[in-house]
Amino acid sequence: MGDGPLPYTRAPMTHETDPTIRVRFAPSPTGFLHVGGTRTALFNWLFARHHGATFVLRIEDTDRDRTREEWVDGIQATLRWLGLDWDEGPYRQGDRLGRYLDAAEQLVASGAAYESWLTEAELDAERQTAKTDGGVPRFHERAMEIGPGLPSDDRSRSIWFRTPTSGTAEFDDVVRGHVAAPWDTIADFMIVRSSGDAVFYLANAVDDADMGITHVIRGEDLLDSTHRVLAIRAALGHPGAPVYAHLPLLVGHDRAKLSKRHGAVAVEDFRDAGYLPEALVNYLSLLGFPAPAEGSEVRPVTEVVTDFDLGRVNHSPAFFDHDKLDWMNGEYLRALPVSELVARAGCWCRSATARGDAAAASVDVDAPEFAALLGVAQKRLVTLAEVPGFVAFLFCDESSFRIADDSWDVVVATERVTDVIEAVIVHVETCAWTVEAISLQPVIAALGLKPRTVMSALYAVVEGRHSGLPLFDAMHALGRDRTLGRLRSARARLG
RNA sequence: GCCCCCAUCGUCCAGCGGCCUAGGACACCGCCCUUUCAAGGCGGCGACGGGGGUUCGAAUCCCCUUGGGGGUGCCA
Repeated sequence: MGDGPLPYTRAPMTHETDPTIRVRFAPSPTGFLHVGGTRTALFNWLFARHHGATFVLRIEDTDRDRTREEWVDGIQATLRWLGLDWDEGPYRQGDRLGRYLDAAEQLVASGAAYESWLTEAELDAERQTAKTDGGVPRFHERAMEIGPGLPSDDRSRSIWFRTPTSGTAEFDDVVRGHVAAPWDTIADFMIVRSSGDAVFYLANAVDDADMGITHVIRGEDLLDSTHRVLAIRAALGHPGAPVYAHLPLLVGHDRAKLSKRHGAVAVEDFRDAGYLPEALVNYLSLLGFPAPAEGSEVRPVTEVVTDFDLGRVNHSPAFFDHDKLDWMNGEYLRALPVSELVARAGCWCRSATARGDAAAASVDVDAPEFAALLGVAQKRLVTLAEVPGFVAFLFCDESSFRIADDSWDVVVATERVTDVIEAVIVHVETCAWTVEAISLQPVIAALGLKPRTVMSALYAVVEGRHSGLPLFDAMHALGRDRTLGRLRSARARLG
């Protein structure tokens, strides 16, 4: 294909509702769904919902060795947890091998592809030669020397697509604009493995055509592969092509493509760490897509759907910033009605218990005190995972209650601490048992002290750590007897 | 090596030739509020990688350069 009119150019896309639009998210089930893939899924979903289009889920499991059913299930569960519902699928490429093989044979018959019995060592040698010559590997000639026909030794057959040796590979990308590369820089590539399985390029081309995909929205790491997929599609005789939109990559601290080695990137890890799905979705929607000029970055996904426009997607890679995600999660936690927060936190604690989290296991999420404490814990939470730490002082029997060492140090270092504790004991013995009546400011003032100089010690004595939930709420939840017990035992420990 | 993509505060975005002495958010720092810690309020620090053009005028357009990333796999 030479110069001239762009073979894959499409009309500008519409932003009106169009039910004929079909997009797909096509993850490879070789691991947990991670945040990069999730951002791709999200943008496909946003685009689909914005246009009233169909969102297809397709599992690209052409690599049998690395595919595991638990990943296939896990990816779907994670998408559901995030609220990214799909309209069709999941289709499995593993179920469609026959289609790919038929297509491959068609390509061989037409001369667009060729069969090869070359060994990996021979392929490597060809690549080395090509590199030395400053060119790109073409295996056809060598392949013909060995084949066609079944050789006598233990060679096995693979099928290769023969790329053009001149002309320009090109297409128009909604976010990148016109993308072009000389064909003589693109090597022949395998479309059917010696195992008989289809390779990504082939399966991708066939499926997008068969499934009537109109818009392909995916990561920029797939940008170069587009030329190959489009070439297969053209050679197969499929008219037209989808509109392509390549999203900027998500990167880690080193600006390299986000991956496992950058730490927790699996969405399930974020769920287990106490992040809310709506916060994660909201945060991800900010990476590569602008927030409204006026108004908040924190907004319901329905608003993002209304706003969404592929043409406004950014071009440059985005750093996945855990700090900003933390802030976002806190925003969502604070915005929750307390009853909802109690439900979510309770749910999180129960699932944490199943994972063997002792701190979460000790929390009685049905206790009325739990709900009362969450009301004051709410604006202090960054994640649900911090809940057990805040309420642990309440859900332990007195014999196992412990004051953290560094917090006891604070107690010991506090000015006139025994006077303070004794005065507080006297007050607690007799005051009315309401949060307001427990208030200790008058007690401390009566000693001629400023609250801020002694409060930390009291937090430590009652809650086990010198910084925690508001003390009077904590004491109220604990009850008069347990509170007195802790105050007296601290007094005794001080000697 | 070759091909492709990208380039505004530390980070994520705004800016699409004059409204820019470059705006917002996160982070950071300070102050206020305050029973600790938070939350909240107020303020501060902080960027157009470099060089050429084009233009009356460039963060915005073009070229080069530098830097970063991606691809080049019997991974997708």
